[in-house]
Amino acid sequence: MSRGLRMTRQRRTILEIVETAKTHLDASQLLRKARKVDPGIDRVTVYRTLGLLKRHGLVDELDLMHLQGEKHFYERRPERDHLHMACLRCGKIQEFESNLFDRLKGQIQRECHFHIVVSRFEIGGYCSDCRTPAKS
Amino acid sequence: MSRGLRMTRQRRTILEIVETAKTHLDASQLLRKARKVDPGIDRVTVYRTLGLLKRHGLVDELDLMHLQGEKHFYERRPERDHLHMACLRCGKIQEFESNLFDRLKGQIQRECHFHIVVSRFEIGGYCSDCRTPAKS
DNA sequence: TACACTATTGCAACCGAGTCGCAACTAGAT
DNA sequence: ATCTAGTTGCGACTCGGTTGCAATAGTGTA
Repeated sequence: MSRGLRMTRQRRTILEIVETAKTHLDASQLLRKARKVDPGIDRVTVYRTLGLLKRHGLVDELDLMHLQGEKHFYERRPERDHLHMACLRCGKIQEFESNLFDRLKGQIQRECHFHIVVSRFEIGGYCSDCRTPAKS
Repeated sequence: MSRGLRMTRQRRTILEIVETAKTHLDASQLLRKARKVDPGIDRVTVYRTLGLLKRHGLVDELDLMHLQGEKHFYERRPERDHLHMACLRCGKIQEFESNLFDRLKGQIQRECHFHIVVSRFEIGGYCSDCRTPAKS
């Protein structure tokens, strides 16, 4: 982070929290955690910093199938891309890496001449524990 | 649509619009089109009907990488699933079907014992016309 | 180490998508 | 023709996120 960008106390705090988070955090969870370290920090700073980190490819934004309202979740961008499965019954989130996934993205770049910057593959359904087609 | 559900004038209008739409519509575009046919129709009816159609698997909800705010877009659920590519420069949306995509979903169902109900694969990047990595 | 310049912050007001409670209306079965 | 539960429209509301702006604070320079 250079070139006119400043590493402020607030940014350090937010980045640290996202990098070390064990689950997918939304903006308000992130704000709460950040305030434990730096009580004066404001919502807008969290949103602005997340925007910055997104634009620079350091974190990815997830919807997780909007299981819990319209909030967004964040995770540090992983070395190898993965997809997310969200259980519609218990809400559990699983991640999955796959060669087919990597190959599919390769196919898109080649056949569609599309330069992929960010991708999001999210699946809603029933996990192995909750599996039962179930009515709506 | 039976089992306690009623086919009302409003629902017929909304369904008709989604089914015949040539592009991905968001809720307010849909409302505007619906009002040309049935001027008294209300926003909430559109939202409630979209929720119904989603729950019954007749339409799919898309985010299209939140290129244009936080709105959602809708399309009738296709016979064969496809993914969406959104150009970060010109905003064009392309769709793509692929065996690898189908196989990937098959792999997930088998290996993760996850029953897929709905899936969304969206990609942001630069289309063949706009291709140039470009700065943020 | 002090200075200056400008990026960044915090506040408050705002925005837009979507939801809720409720009385009035109506599709569809009897 | 009647009944009634599903549905609509209205208004108020929620909530995630953004904007304008004055005050604050990193960081390069001397």
